[in-house]
Amino acid sequence: MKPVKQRRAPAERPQEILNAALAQFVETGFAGTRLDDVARRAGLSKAAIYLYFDDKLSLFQGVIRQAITANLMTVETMLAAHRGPVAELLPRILEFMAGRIEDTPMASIAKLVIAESRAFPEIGQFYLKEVIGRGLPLLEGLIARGIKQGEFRKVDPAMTVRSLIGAMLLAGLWRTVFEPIGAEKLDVRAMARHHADLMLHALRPAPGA
Amino acid sequence: MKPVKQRRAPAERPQEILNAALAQFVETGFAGTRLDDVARRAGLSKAAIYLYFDDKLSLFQGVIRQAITANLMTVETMLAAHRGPVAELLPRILEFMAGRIEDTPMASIAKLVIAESRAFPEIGQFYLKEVIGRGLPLLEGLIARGIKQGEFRKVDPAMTVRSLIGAMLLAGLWRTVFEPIGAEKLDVRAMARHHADLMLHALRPAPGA
DNA sequence: TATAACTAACTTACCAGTCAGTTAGTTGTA
DNA sequence: TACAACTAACTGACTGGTAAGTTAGTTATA
Repeated sequence: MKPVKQRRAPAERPQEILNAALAQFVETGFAGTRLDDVARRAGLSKAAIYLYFDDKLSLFQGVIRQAITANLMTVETMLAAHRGPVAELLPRILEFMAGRIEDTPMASIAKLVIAESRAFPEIGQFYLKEVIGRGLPLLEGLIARGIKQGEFRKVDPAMTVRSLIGAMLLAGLWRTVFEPIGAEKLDVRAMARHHADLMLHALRPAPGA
Repeated sequence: MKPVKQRRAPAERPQEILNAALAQFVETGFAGTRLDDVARRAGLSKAAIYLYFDDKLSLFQGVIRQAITANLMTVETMLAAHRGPVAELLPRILEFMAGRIEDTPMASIAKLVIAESRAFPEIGQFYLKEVIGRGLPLLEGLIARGIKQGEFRKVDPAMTVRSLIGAMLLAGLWRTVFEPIGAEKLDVRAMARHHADLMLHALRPAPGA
């Protein structure tokens, strides 16, 4: 007697496959991921994947695309909403990022992009355009505003943003690259707070100004 | 009439293979690298590689091992030698790193490690132990010294070092990941200088202290 | 000529992508 | 309501290409 196979809603199939693929790509990278594994994770056969995606690369692009766009709008609205002093917003942004790093696969996605963008430039270009190209100007504007409002001393906003982001990049890579292979745990939120403190001190106008 | 093949000194063969492999791994990653390509680059047949290395992974490890150890002792002696104020040394260290990022494959190696350490934990662990495990304490000691000498305010040295390094990590990844796919050039040395300026301001003792 | 250095050609394993066939469920008709 | 005709969703088994690793034999030099 065969078990009755309950057919699931096919509308959810692409999403189920994307979820399974995200998990697998994060674990084993692009080349190391077998579509059979993705299929097993999603509770399907490999052939079924090809009903929803053209090929392995399309699936990969779908995974990246979705993971990126999911994380994006939140920051933008967050910044747009705030009107008070920039010095208050900066720590909040860093803490927000820390939360994303600790609680979502954002950092794993970034790692994946870093790892595979040489082989698949479209992936890297997409990330460059959609994440970096949108995020950096936003933060640069924020720094510039702080300078104009007299909260910060005169610094190069573009460079400053990179100093701001660098620490969080390091935190994200620490979590996804080194912790899984035995490195001691890094408290990302604590680091975000500490980094915010450093940055605010770094940007304080000169005492004699 | 065949051209006379002048046989080269076999003692140099492992190094030649390592060089060829480094170039190839940097270009195409671990999985994407064919030993036939490495062989052609080194002016040999694939089979000859197996006379000097056990397998592809050993070769990869050899490449990483060599590239890492080459870059390490310099920093250590540099720090050990210096006895003056830490505030002078900090910018020099960042500039040194910037030089390495711009002029050596160090950043590409780091990228490779990031990309492949999930699949080959030994690689990541080696890097963790030999580079991070030696570099971080060195820098932490430096910050701690600056605090003790009254040059810096009281901050957590471990966290501070991560803020210090983060920006250079970002710079290195920018160069190796995003510039090759069309991102605008980043002046790593200028960024090192700017970051040093920020960090020194961030560490300045409170005005009323 | 002995042997170290080397190679061409091969074997093996793997996996993306395909396809003929199956099963679960729906629709049309009486 | 019954059941035949149909379709969407899916699968197992296969193919073709690729590349790691091996081996039997060749070439250069002491």
